[in-house]
Amino acid sequence: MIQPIHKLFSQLEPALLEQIEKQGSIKEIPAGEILMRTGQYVKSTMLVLEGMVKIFRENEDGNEFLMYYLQPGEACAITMVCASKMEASKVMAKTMENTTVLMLPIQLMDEWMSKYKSWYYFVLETYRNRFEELLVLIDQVAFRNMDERLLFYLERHADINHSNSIQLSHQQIADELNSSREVISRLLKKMEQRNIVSLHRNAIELKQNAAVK
Amino acid sequence: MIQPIHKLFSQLEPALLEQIEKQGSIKEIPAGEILMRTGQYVKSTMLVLEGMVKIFRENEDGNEFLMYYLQPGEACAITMVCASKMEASKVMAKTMENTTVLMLPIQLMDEWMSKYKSWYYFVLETYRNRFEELLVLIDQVAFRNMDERLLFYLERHADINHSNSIQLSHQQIADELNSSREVISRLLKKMEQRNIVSLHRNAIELKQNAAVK
DNA sequence: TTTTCAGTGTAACTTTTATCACTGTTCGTT
DNA sequence: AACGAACAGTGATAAAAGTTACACTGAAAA
Repeated sequence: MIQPIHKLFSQLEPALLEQIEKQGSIKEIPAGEILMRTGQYVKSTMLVLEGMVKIFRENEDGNEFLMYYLQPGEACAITMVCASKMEASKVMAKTMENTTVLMLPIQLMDEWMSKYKSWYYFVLETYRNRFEELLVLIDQVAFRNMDERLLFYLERHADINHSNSIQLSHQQIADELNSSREVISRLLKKMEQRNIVSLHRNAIELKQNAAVK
Repeated sequence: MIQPIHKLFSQLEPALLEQIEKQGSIKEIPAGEILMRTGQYVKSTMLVLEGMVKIFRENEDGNEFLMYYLQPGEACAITMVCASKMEASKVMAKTMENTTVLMLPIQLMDEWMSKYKSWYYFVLETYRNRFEELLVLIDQVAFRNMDERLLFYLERHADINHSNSIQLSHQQIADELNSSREVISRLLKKMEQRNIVSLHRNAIELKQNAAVK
């Protein structure tokens, strides 16, 4: 069940939480839907209340590249950046499960920055945390081969979902790593031979190695 | 000659500029020196007054990967993130030319956030601008082959230095793109044949195509 | 039950990138 | 002038990744 806002965002001061409850609009999005497109004009930022959101970078050919996950209690730094600059969204956001988000109009965001200290701390923390995630992502694509990137992807997925069973098709994984299905299938087979995973239809079991930190 | 601080950072309010002049310490670093190492404890942030700084991400094998440039009037978002979290630096910074920076202790940074509105706007803008640069960088490594990445690298270098003449060895370019000298040499030869560049010892001339926006 | 189809396995081949080896050139120093 | 060091060019080969093609399987739909 959905957690109350003051539990999810306990770092925010009561007066602000009250404002959020009053001014924010709740939106429920079914699993697998796009809730923000690249190029779409960003009029509001969102706080995730329940479910899970994936943030992607897209190229002109429609390929998508997974950047990071948004969990309950988190906000998306990149859409905040876009919103504050009154720009079109530079990323695409898709729900993984049925998801509830709270939408906040940008003018409120700005107003609250000076009004509520806990809000500006929250925004700064959001920026900082996403920065660190992007650094790790850049390491992956700059320094790692696909086999290592695949393992990183699987471990992150398992970590986020608190489960060593990864319910994704090889095609989905290939898309999010910007690779191809055959490559992922082959690498997974090798990982199975090395006893890192076991493979099933629509599911990959990550065996207890370095998984789920 | 070095520009006065109030010219370089004209968006900052006079009272803050006064504080910066009083509390900041000027540091001059010769060309080609490392002014911040990965893992080094970050006790201060820096504003670039003169010269040029490159920010790199490093891996455990000592390979370096160019993230972005810092020009006069700019600050490094990532060292700000590290500093504010009291963490070791996650990046390495190297001067390209003789460079003058102004060092500001972290406690001042924090204090000024609430005291000077123009400071917090500056910090937020710094975060936002670097975010956008990282997105472009991720596009490059996620979606592009080395030939396109090389052209992007050369154009960015030309742009930053306001010159179509790029004074770098193939080895240096290879290092910063995390590739190898032979690959870069071959790709450059192809680009020369396609009349995109002309090659000289220690210099690459970018011909007038899409270069220097 | 049969059909259909998404998901998977895998061989063959190509392209891209990396590595190794060697050559030649330029430039500064002795 | 001779030497050495850094820089550049290039062929051969290998490794990594992408592409094409096709076969098989299991689960759901008809």
